[in-house]
Amino acid sequence: MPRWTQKVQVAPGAGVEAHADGYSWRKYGQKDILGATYPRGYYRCTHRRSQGCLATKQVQRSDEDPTILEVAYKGMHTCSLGAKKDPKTAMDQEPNIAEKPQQILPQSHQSQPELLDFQTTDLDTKNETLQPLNNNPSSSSSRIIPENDVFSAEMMDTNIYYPSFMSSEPNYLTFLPSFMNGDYGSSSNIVHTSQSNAQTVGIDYPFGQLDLDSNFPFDNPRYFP
DNA sequence: GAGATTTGACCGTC
DNA sequence: GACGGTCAAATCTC
Repeated sequence: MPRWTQKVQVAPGAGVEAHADGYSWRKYGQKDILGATYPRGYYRCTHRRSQGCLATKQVQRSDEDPTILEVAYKGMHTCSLGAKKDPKTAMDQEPNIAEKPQQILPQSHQSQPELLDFQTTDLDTKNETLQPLNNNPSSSSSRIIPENDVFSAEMMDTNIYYPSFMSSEPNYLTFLPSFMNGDYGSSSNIVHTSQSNAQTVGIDYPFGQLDLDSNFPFDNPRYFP
């Protein structure tokens, strides 16, 4: 099943639960994965029973860097939390897309365009690793929103939003749940987000923000050639 | 007592 | 048969 993955940096020693992304998750399993040092945790939306929300995620600590959590989202939120249309309340959620991310960027970040410089080092993998081009310590915490890249003008025009990685280019998205929540001091920081299967984008869009029934451009050849 | 977590068992796929 | 994903009973926490 195609899915979306994120790499989230947490404080050393913090548990995988440190990856609080704004949704309520219930752990339903844990497995030791072959070749992996750390077990993989399986989570589903708390509202699965009450609202039939089918969103799930898998959280696994990186072998290379235990402070990195690799979070794979599967399915999308159909619960009231994930499907909220109110942009004001939606901003309190994560990883839902902010409507106008540049408006929530603190001045300190808007004035640091250099932090938006990323390069993809392994585009051939489904979970490519991104490296900041600079060694600015502040960039390691990835409090970055590439405002010119996260949303396209096309989506803005239609009042629906998609990150640039939904385009045909193997781009990348960096956004922060805690950042969007205004919690700039959170220990949980997304350092990378990638998409494992561009062909099925939308079906497994994890953020629960798009109204697939009425707004998502299924007939747009850009996404479904 | 309700809801969340743990963990062994079960199932599907390769 | 190995492995990954899910189930469900037992246990824990508030």
